[in-house]
Amino acid sequence: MDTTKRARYDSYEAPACPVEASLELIGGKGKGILLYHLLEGKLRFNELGRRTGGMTARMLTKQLRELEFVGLVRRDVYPEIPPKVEYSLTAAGVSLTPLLHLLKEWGEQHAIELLNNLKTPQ
Amino acid sequence: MDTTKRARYDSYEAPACPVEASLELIGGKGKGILLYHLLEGKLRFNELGRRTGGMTARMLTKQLRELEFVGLVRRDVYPEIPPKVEYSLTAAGVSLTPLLHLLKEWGEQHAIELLNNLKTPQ
DNA sequence: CCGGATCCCCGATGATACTG
DNA sequence: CAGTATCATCGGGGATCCGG
Repeated sequence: MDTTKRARYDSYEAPACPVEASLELIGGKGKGILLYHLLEGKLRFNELGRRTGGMTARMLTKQLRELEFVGLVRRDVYPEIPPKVEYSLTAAGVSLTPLLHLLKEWGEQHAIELLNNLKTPQ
Repeated sequence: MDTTKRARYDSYEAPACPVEASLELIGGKGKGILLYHLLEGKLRFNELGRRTGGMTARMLTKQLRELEFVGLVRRDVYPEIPPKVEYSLTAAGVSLTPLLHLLKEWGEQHAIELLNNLKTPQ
């Protein structure tokens, strides 16, 4: 069974608000970086791991499986020794391009600063 | 103390990736809808509650406090009987306008459909 | 009207070890 | 290389009741 993929979407009610629906799909932990790096093209599992720094293999697998399950990411397995698995964006995933760029831009211009100022409040 | 506001930001390490930083700020449960409705202008607590449907008062308070704490939302209290509290966007909050509209657009065009197709897979 | 305080459960996540 | 299995933890979030 593919309960691993479904996991967090079992007995799940889609939000009526489109803004929430979008955030539901791309807002998971680490999904932002993963999608952003996949804009470059196909990437292998460990390569994605390297680019996301502190993500454990377990989390990496989980987030990628969820992205695959909702239809934003494609997973291609090459039955070789050693194994080779490539991840890439589906058409729906590619349609995220402007959104991901805007998220990056706003992050650079506002988010990073807002988060850093939390340490020295008032 | 304002530990209530800080809560989820205590012992918190800001993400290096700007995309993740943005999602960290606006990706919380219900934050998307809240920010989106606040684009219209000042709104009172119960009015926000009505617009967000299934959100409990507790969650509403929590999310609004976090948005206030990071500097995206301003909270104005009018010491009256009965109490009156108005929420509005700060300058940083207003700077989210294009991002929120894009999130809504992508949600309408892709996210809603992707989420609905999860019920009838394969 | 706008919350605060408490109790409590369960899923999300980390650490670690193992495998085809 | 690309994961899986298992254990343990921890905090998010619902339910409920209380207060100015």
